Amino acid sequence: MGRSRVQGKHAGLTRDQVLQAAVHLADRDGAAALSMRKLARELDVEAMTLYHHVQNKQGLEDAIVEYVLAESLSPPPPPPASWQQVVAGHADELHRGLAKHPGAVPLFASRTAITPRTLAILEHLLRVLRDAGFAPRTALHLVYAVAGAVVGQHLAYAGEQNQQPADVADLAGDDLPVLAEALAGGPVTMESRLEFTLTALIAGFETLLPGG
Amino acid sequence: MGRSRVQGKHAGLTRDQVLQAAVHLADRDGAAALSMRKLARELDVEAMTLYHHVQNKQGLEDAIVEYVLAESLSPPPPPPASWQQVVAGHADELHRGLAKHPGAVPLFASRTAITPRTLAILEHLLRVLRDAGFAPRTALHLVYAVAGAVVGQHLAYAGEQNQQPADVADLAGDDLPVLAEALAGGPVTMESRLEFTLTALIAGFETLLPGG
DNA sequence: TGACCTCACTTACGGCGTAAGACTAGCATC
DNA sequence: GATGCTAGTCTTACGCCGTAAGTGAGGTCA
Repeated sequence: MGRSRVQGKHAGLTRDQVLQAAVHLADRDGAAALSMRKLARELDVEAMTLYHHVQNKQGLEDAIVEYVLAESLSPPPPPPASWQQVVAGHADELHRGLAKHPGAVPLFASRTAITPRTLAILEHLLRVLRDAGFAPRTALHLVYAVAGAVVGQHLAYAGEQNQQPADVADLAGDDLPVLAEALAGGPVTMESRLEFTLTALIAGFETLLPGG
Repeated sequence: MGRSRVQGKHAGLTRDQVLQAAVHLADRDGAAALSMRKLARELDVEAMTLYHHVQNKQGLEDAIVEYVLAESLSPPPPPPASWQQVVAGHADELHRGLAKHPGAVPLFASRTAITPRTLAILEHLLRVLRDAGFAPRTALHLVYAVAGAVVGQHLAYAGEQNQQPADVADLAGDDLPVLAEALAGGPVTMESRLEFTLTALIAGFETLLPGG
């Protein structure tokens, strides 16, 4: 009694509102700080209410991952393009989606989103790669490698942000001359790391092509 | 009162015992199931006692990561070898270490171990790569890419294990013919994925060499 | 002897996820 | 209108969690 809200019993909370608020909360405070109670408070509702829109907390986290992916990955291939461009474009979409919701990144570490939508996108990528000459299984490996690299770099970057800013460059000092030299040009950004990794991966894939 | 243990006040618990038990617990029940209280119970001790040997829970997790790395990574380069062999060997050590403690894998997602030991190993790798013709910064990118790939594949694999065994191969059916074909040869193992990724990465690095 | 240090224990607080169940509004049916 | 059903919400409660704060027993050394 005495809630500030309308207290009408059917407030008309929808699953979409719940998801949107959850993504927002994760973006703001990080995935680790996401709790059912806090999310409910945000929506001016009791915690247990959320369980009508979401199976449990893991279900909520799954839904966040799907939400972020759905927001980022575009299903159709617009113009004819080289497989390199298609793969790089896919990686870039994924990268941008994660960059948009950095708080949700840890959720990607422990789950694989298997939805009709993601499967359709996967199938499309596989088709492009097969048409380019890759065996289907090799193509699957390739897609996994690219997705893993993108998520992995984001994860690593997020982890570093949470760490003491004890500048590694200082530690490097005289004992670690090559490391010091490598860091001389300023800290390594995630973007540059990701770009390097993807460039190397794609170049490596080219050498694996039967005719290459 | 009335504990079953000796109840002598100084039981002689050491940090090493704590760490070993923590790694064991993580291996058995997974990192998510690791709690100060459970760990204390395992050691027949009260939870707060652990705080004499470890700063807090995050400190414990950091220590586990260091422990696993220290157990796995060998610092010296034994015989002269190609940079490709050195890099592949390093990746293999890391892979084996993670495979030995799968429960600890999630802890690697959110932190970068910066210890004198790991820095020394990093320096060594950078030196080998620089001597092979890579610019120091490129070499650093390269090491990050490899480490990220190994940890990423383990993470992805661990995530899949926790998921419904809804056989993707079944879902693939007729709508996703290329995916079905890719999965026809049985499920993709982590080993094969990792090997593929590393092969591609190293092949890609070769193309980035000034003289290559 | 007594001061001090180290290690372990006790108690307590505020959080968490969620099982079980009670209440209520709206709707379909008679 | 009365009845009963359903779905959305709230209440209560349980057993976890990390850890701050305080207590006290043994050992060490002046």
